[in-house]
Amino acid sequence: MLRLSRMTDYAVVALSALGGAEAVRTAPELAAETGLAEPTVAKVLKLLGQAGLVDGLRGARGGYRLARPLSAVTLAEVIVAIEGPIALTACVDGASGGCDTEATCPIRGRWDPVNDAIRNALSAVTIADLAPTSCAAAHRAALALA
Amino acid sequence: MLRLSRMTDYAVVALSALGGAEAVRTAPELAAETGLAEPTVAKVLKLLGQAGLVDGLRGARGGYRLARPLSAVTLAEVIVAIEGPIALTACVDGASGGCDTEATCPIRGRWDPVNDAIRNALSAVTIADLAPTSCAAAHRAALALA
DNA sequence: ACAATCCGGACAAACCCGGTCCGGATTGCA
DNA sequence: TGCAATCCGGACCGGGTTTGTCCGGATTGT
Ligand code: SF4
Ligand code: SF4
Repeated sequence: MLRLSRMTDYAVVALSALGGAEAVRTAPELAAETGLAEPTVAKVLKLLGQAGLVDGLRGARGGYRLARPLSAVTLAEVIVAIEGPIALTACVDGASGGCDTEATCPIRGRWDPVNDAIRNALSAVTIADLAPTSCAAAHRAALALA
Repeated sequence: MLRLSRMTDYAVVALSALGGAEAVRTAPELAAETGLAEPTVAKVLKLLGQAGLVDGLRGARGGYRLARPLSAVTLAEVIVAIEGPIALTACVDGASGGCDTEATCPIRGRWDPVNDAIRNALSAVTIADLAPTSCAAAHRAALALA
């Protein structure tokens, strides 16, 4: 179905929730706010931290904080952070060994332009484009808690 | 990794092999030509036939034949034929029920523009663009671009 | 009648993903 | 200094999807 991983989806909603306020938020806080399970959102934030998209502050009163504004982080970055490099097939970017018919395959290497097109399309959209406006999110959160 | 199914990949190489000659080819023939296992390529051709991308001719001296020239079948069509509808997440096109957090999700429905962008990118490339250019295909492409 | 070929579905194995959990390191606070 | 809060890194397992194979039946040319 050309579906992206569910974790990637969660990462986007977590980021958008984090982008609502500039404050430091803890993982359980974000989990409650987004309605996702706590261990899951923790795992996602962990991955995001490794990729440098968010800063993890340890210790008491710690939490997570955006490393960059949402308008400066592209969807492609999030996908790479969670799922790994964007590669439609096993033979893009000159990779070899992932396909056992690559010796006789007539279209080996011809996926690269398509792959780059997808990459570009994904790099053109930022998380800010997907996230709702901050005040709307705050309002929704307030309603959910009420 | 945003990777498309391996079957889809096989479908493209099978189609490109079929496009080399206008003749009718049997499944074992194509299997030998592409280096893929015979039951696999048979399955792929079966799917392709259901989608109307190739014509299956039964009986002795039967085989498969292209329903359209390769320059008229888009990559998006092949993906849909093998993997099903292109949907990055569970909530595109107003679908509901596939995601258990869609009630509180702040970005529900906001994936649609991205999804459409991918769809368009995939619809812009034809199998003739990926298949090795037999001189006839190259000529046709040159005429189309002129 | 016979052989060749596609058609539809069933099937098990392999693989990947999703979700959970734990122990350790680090920091703020009393 | 002791304690509690919090992130960090990894292991773990169950379930679902994908992959690859197979078989019996339908269809058609010879
Ligand atoms: S070598 Fe051919 S079969 Fe293998 S991944 Fe590349 S295009 Fe697909
Ligand atoms: S409703 Fe939200 S969490 Fe569910 S698939 Fe859509 S964007 Fe992802």
